[in-house]
Amino acid sequence: MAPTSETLTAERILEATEEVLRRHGPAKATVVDVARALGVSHGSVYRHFRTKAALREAVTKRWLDRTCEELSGIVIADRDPETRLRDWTAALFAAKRRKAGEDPELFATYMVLVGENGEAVGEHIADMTAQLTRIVEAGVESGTFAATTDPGTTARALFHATGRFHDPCYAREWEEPGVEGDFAAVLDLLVKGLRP
Amino acid sequence: MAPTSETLTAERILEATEEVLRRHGPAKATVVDVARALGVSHGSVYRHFRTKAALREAVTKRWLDRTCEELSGIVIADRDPETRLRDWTAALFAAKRRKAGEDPELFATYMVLVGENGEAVGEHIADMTAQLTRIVEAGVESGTFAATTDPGTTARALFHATGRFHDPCYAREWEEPGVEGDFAAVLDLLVKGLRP
DNA sequence: CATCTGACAGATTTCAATATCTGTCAGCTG
DNA sequence: CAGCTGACAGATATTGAAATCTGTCAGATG
Repeated sequence: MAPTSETLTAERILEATEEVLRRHGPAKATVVDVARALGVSHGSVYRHFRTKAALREAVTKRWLDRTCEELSGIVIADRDPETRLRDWTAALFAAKRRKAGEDPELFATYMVLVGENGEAVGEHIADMTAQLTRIVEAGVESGTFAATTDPGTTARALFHATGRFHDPCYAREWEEPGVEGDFAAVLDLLVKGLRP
Repeated sequence: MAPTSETLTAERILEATEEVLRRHGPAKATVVDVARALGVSHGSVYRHFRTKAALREAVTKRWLDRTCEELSGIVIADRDPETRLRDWTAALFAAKRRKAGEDPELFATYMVLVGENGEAVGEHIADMTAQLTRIVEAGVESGTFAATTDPGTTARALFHATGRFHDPCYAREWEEPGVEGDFAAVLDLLVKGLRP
């Protein structure tokens, strides 16, 4: 908002864009708005991001990466793989549910952005399953999990099977009574399926 | 289309409505169109369905029920429960994928209808999990499946965990390469989790 | 000379006037 | 008299003209 005299950086533009998206929503947030918020002309924004779509994609990636980093600690935690798997999955569910519940409008905004860039989402899913793969590998090495298929395939299966508890398209069902139980039932079934 | 002289029945109205939806899509299908297709005034349609929403809900239920009936044969098939579970899940996936692939526009139309009536969807999911519950019960009785939780809970868990392969919101990913493998991986994991 | 500005063309969105639709009901028809 | 019609009021959708936005670029600025 305040026309700061600092140099215009991609980082500052991204922050301003997030703010504009928060204020105006995904449909009405324009790059002219972003420029106005920064006190520059919109031409300057186009110096850092070739198109409006590229700007929105960058914002989306940042948001997705933040979620990813929140979970990375669990992957390398000093606990047995089964616990890490349970913790990671529960943390993913909890994080998504918190974000959707705390500020539904902002969450809806990011759901629109996510829908716009399938590519960024694909990368994010790859990052997430990579984290899961490391946990599965640890489990296979320690003998906690059976080694029937390769860890990457198993990780993808785990991610898909728990989709109902982290995929934004189910967000409206996360506050219904009984979700906790549904989540526990799915996770128990999967964990049992992993054991040798 | 042809103004038949047969008596106007709810059934005939539903058929005409499906046809109008197929032709015009969910956004532009009006009850005036339906009446025109039947060669009657729109007032007559309102004699059988109180509102446009009620008419659309009835069409939605009919469509959902047809899917349900397609699968009911597998539930009572003369095979071991594990095979029935695999067949049922695979048949559900195949049916959904075929419908989405054969006529994407019509499928999109029904996705809109389904989004309009959460209630009808809830009933449909209850019907589907009831079918799964019967398979799980058979498995528990014959000792093929462990009896760690009640069959209803397990059935819900199975339905949720396979959502990626029957929930319409994933329809666009059903034609990507590797889905077959993803499906097999999830199903294998779940089946292993069910065994005693 | 690197960065920024502002005017511009074409694309997209907004807005208000206009047309169509929904749902009702008094009366027509067979 | 049971079922249907068509006119009607209010709600919703369509349309086209005006406003705004996107993306570019020649020239200003420091």
